Amino acid sequence: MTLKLDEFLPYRLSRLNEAVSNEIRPVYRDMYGLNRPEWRVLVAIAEIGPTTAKDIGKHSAQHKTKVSRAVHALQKRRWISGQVDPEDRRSEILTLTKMGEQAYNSLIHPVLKEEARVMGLISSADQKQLLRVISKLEKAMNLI
Amino acid sequence: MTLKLDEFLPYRLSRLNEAVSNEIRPVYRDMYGLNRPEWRVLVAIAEIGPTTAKDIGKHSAQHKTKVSRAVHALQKRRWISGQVDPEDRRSEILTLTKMGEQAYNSLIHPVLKEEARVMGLISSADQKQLLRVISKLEKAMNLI
DNA sequence: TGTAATTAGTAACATTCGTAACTAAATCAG
DNA sequence: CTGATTTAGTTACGAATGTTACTAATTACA
Repeated sequence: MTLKLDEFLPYRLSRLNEAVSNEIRPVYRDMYGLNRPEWRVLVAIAEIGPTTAKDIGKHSAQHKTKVSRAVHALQKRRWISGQVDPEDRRSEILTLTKMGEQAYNSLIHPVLKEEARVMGLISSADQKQLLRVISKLEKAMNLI
Repeated sequence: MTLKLDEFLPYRLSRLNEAVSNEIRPVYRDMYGLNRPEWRVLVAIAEIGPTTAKDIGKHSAQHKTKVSRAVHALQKRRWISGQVDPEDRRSEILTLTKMGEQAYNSLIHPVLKEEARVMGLISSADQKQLLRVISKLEKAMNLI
């Protein structure tokens, strides 16, 4: 009796994630020395706009201490700036600075190119299906 | 200009993986105090049969140092045993012991139950599509 | 109200991790 | 063959991580 591994989603997901992530990481690491949490926080802010550490953590499914450290690292680079949230003075609303935007803009093209190369390994219909089903599962799990 | 995050696979994959893995982890952690690499090495051996650290690493997309440590931890528990590979004396062929099999068998039912609960959040057709497309991408990336 | 419980974020600590360097065995090139 | 290169696996070490405990602010509720 086994798990029937090829039908066992968690293992498959973990493996694919690791492999895909390994293709993308060199881009932001070699260009700016960013690590994965920093890159993901940068993406989250750029994507969802000014927001708090809490929401970044929820959006990117990263532990709050990971987010906290990544936010500090990005603030030290002056890529993001924070202003106390008047609605909840424990939080800061985090925003990309001009520098942060520039860095982000310089990153997305090579990153998207790498992603296109990987995704290009399967058909366009398969790509769409993959994203569609992931969306469904994420919605069902309250991630989005 | 942004990545159009909902179409950016690496981010989506990472998020979903983290979330799914968080649902499964309590099972093997609470039952036996296993960590993720140990659990994944155990699964890999149970699934593909007696094999070497190298192949476990390839199969589970885990770094060789991670595999090395997980293998040693499982050997210390006497869940796996190793015998020098006569074809390549740098490697050991790793096998589940009786104890390892028993532990594995006691784990798969609750693990599969958890997985079924998560996967049950989407339709059966969607589940199949998800696994099918992941397989395609993994094949194209030479993971399997 | 005011007190208790919860929540956002930080910090300290021990654990885990990946990089780089290493050993020993296998393979390659001439 | 034999020296050079590659490969499987381990180890040492610095960096990254999660757990736990903490502070300060917010919310729940009696």
